[in-house]
Amino acid sequence: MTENSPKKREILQLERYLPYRLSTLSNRISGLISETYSSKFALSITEWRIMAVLGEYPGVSADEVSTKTQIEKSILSRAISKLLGRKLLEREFDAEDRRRSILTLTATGLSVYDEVVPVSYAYEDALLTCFSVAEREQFGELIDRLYLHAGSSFK
Amino acid sequence: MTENSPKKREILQLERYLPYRLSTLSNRISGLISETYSSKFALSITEWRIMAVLGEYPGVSADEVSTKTQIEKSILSRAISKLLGRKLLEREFDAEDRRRSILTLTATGLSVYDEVVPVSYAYEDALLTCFSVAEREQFGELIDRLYLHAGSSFK
DNA sequence: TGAATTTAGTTGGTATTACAACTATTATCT
DNA sequence: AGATAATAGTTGTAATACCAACTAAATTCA
Repeated sequence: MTENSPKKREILQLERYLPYRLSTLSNRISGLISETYSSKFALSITEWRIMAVLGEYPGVSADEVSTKTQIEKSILSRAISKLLGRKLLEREFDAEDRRRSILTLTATGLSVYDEVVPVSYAYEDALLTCFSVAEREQFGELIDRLYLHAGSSFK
Repeated sequence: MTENSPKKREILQLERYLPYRLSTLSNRISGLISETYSSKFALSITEWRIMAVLGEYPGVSADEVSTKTQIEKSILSRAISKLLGRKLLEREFDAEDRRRSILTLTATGLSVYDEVVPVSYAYEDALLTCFSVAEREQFGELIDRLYLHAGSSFK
């Protein structure tokens, strides 16, 4: 008697597949918070990330923002234009190296920043209530390790 | 003596912020594997996810694929058209309910599927080499819990 | 010095994505 | 049955993203 499908097919269980689960998790989390950024502050995630970097490191260049945030430079350029137009950011150019931009939050930008920061932290806290303190630490450690591992061994 | 900035500004450390870290981790991981899907099989992640669902659940409708994968229905519709055009998928419509599509992988689709599945698993394994067996399990558990928590409490 | 290379940032074209309006079919309600 | 609502899928459009080409400035090196 002849067997119809002699090779057993190997099945991929998408819902158990780690890259997929990470992606849907990240999308869900980003989607939730980006709704708040957008509706309350008229900021996209990208725009907020730029502002966050400038809040932490005033005076950095667009290029430094790009390396810190992984935002691609053309996206960054347009986002910065938009934020400049809204007067949330200010830009000078370095006198020593006139290619290099020097970005800072304006007073308005800072006041928006001061509003967004607590909202961001509150959201993070709310997320993490499903973990114990030890689990939070463990989770953070595992994420960081995986991030480094994915960056080093694969490219 | 008057203090210049009476309120201490609360700073957000982006690189320590969990939603951000998850997002960059997921982007890095997806980016790496999507390059392989694209270069070796001419598939986008979205297209591959659709095929993966059909490999696991032959005969489901587009709508079911959408709920399983979180792929938005218009994106799904166009991706399915493309896959139909490449004859990786076949589509019928349910005789009982003629709105409902019935999607299956063609023989060609299955042969592609059989090639991609081991590559996907190999990639996942390579990623997880930075974890012990116990850590893998723990990580998976934490991810799932966080996913459910983010879905239930926040929307 | 000055030609070639590198770096910072901008711009253009194209592909993806998200959202909303639309069509066709089925289910519900009176 | 007939009107109304719900569901499956498609299409239009606008926002966003990615990639590559480009400009301007600075650096390297011969």
